[in-house]
Amino acid sequence: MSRYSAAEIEKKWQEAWDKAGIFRAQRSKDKPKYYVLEMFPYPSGRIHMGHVRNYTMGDVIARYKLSTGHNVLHPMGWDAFGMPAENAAMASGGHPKDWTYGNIADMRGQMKPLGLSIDWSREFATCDVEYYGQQQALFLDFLDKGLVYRKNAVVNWDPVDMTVLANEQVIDGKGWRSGAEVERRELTQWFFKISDFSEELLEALETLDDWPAKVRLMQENWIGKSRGLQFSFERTDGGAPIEVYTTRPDTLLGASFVGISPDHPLAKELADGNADVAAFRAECTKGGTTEEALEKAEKLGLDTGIKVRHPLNPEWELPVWIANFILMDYGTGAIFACPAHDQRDLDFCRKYDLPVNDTFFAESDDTPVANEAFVPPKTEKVRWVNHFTGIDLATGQEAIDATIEFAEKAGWGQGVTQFRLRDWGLSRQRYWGCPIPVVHCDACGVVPEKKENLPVELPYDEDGTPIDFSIPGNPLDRHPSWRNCTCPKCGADAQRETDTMDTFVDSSWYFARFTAPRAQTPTVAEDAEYWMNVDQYIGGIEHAILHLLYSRFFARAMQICGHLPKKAIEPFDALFTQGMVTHEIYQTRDGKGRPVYHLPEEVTDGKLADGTEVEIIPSAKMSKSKKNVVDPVNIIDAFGADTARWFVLSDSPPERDVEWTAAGAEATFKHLSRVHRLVSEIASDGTPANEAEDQALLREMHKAIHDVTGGVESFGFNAAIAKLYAFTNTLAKSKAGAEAKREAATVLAQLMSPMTPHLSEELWATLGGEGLVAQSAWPKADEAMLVEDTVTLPIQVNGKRRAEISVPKDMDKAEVEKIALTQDAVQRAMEGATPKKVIVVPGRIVNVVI
RNA sequence: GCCCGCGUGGUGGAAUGGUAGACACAGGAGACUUAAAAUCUCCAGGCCGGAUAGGCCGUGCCGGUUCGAGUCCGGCCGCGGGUACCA
Repeated sequence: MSRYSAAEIEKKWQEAWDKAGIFRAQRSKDKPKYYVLEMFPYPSGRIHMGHVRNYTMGDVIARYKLSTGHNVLHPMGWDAFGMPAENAAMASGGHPKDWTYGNIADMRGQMKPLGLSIDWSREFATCDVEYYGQQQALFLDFLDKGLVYRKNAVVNWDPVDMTVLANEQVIDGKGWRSGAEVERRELTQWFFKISDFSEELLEALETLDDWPAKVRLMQENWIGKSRGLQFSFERTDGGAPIEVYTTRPDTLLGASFVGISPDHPLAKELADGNADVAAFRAECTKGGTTEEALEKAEKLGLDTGIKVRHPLNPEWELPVWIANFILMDYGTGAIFACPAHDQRDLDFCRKYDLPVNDTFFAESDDTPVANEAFVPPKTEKVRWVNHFTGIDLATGQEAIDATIEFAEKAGWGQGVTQFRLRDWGLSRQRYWGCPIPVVHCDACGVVPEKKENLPVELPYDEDGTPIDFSIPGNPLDRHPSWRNCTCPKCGADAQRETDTMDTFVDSSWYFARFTAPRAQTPTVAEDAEYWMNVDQYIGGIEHAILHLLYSRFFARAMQICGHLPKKAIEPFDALFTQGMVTHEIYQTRDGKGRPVYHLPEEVTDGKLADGTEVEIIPSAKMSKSKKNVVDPVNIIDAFGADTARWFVLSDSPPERDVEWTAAGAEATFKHLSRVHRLVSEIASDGTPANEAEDQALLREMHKAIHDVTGGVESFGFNAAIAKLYAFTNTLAKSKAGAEAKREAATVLAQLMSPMTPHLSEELWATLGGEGLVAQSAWPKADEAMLVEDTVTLPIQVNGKRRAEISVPKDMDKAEVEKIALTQDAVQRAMEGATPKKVIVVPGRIVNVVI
């Protein structure tokens, strides 16, 4: 056999798989089904190492399941709507559609050589009109069931470009293109009623046993269930009472002022006749809409002059302030502030010289709060100054419960459960997305498009002229021939909704669509029933909250509308979150001081080709916008797909981030070449059998089966590969007879096949295996071969290793102890002392305590 | 700011609470070769030591639980992800 030529081998076996059609998924009752799915890619134009890592992991699972007798569904598609396509059109002309489909073709071309076991017949892109038309049908069904509604919400507004900006387009509070200070502005937008499902989405987290605990915890915190007290402050001027919600009613006696959001109805009302309030509200609209920006912004307040009465003491009057850190979206948009026990309130009160009233003290310290708030712990007893008994020892939780109970009995407040989770705003003022299928009619108002008129297709050009993306704003707004339509209800002249859907909508049901990708309805009952749920979902940890939560909501909403079976209420049975591939970021500045990024391949020794020094920003998630991406195609071209696949799985544990460095791929190639050579030699070997050597090799073989199987099943791909290295070394050095070696080599080919499918086919064929290794049955470890007769036990003295002994596996404790104590090194370490205790953990360790 | 992770040799990393550093990369020494490449063999956490004798130190920092902690708990520091319009 000639030397290892990846290019030749890979082409040959990919053709063989294609011809045999072994990755085509079809419903069948003969085998258990297995649906493995990796989060589909955004078609940026080039695949990167993160993709290779993600899809190789999925492929290992898919191929493993295939060889354990499963009917596997392993599809691939494209998350194809989104901003980058419009940005590209803005930057260099062209059309988002052409750019996107061009990128899909390029990326498919880069992915195919990886030899993934994908059923490409099911491929689709979310920007295919066949897909988004079905999404519009879903939207109409949701609307019908009351799962979608309209309300006002704030967006980032660029006052120069007169356009809405995504959070990513707001840099240091300024518009990315205009450089203008961004403002917050209200628009009427469409929302999904995900908050109706808060409780259920929270409770069902407990059923997701095969999800990472950290993801469940993040979702739990995101949904943010809290129990608190809702009550009203009476105004001294007789105006409408101010309703507040607090999770710490126990600190009510520490109240210092009542705060309302700048967007609170009262603040709006006051602004009408008061220039100061109006100016303050305007000041509060500065900056972007992200929670991070709001939380980190300087805390600003304005005294309205209004006073309210404390509910526990009507004589006690508190001022009402407007404060920029109070969100209208959470609770009632109004709070009472307790500076002594909340750091943010304390900072605010110190700044504006408002009183600080202590109402909790640590048990052994009654110093009043100075510059650091004392947050009463919920589970530890502290001294509580309260309205009922004066001073009491109570935990924070007891104090909260007692106050709620008191307020309810007295009738001035009630316990209320609140969620942090907000409804999902899906409106985007952009072109490249799924049009929201509704029409605005002067007579009928907002009217859903009729299903028979779907799809509402995006216009490609404007009466023959390609759409111009160089002007800021949504091109659909200035496209009269698309926008003008007739009302589906009354037939009068009307206008289409020009907002498109958030791209998260597209990715919230694609997993269901894969079960019947060409259907004339969103899903087909038999296919969804057969293939759902996704047995193993794999993707980046960066999707821990939004995408996964939205998908969980969609599964419920689709079920309500009859598009998914009941069992699919949680669509992903098992989730694995892979770490990200990170890389340093190389940055320079343009004339206006704005950052300009450079690809790693453009940078040598910290300098660009023209000698300009670049600023090196520490490793972060590879992203196209930061240009810190490495192209895997180079590795595939140089060494082949199997090398890229093996390399990307070895070394790093899959859940951890890996920093990409170029070195190392060549070493992987050398190893695979070595396996290739070794197997060729074994295939033509004629060494006679040797009982002891054969047994030793086969014993190692069964250990390898055991360890590699365990590794593949538990996403320990790096550990599985380490074992394969070790087993290869054992096989190479073995003096066993040819027959045993061939058996071991055949198993090696099988164990490697999920990672290096092409090479494994070649080895399998060389060794005379029948059919394809991809279709061979996964080897089983013989338990009896895994047990060792003797074990090596380390002997510790006071926890320090001093000696080791080799003893029969099941020697009794007393005997082990006796042998351990007679060891020279142990005697020396004991320095003549008598052991107080000897701990013998059978098969593990001996610890002598003196 | 808040929520969630992560931190182990020169490097990637291994280690059900039980011998820290498996496996590999880079490195060093050697064999083969006219030579190189390729391949093969051996060495390798740090410090003391001639040592493959023995000893001390060592898993970001400080403390705790335990016979025993990289692993569990508390508090810090650093880095990363998310933060609702990047996908």
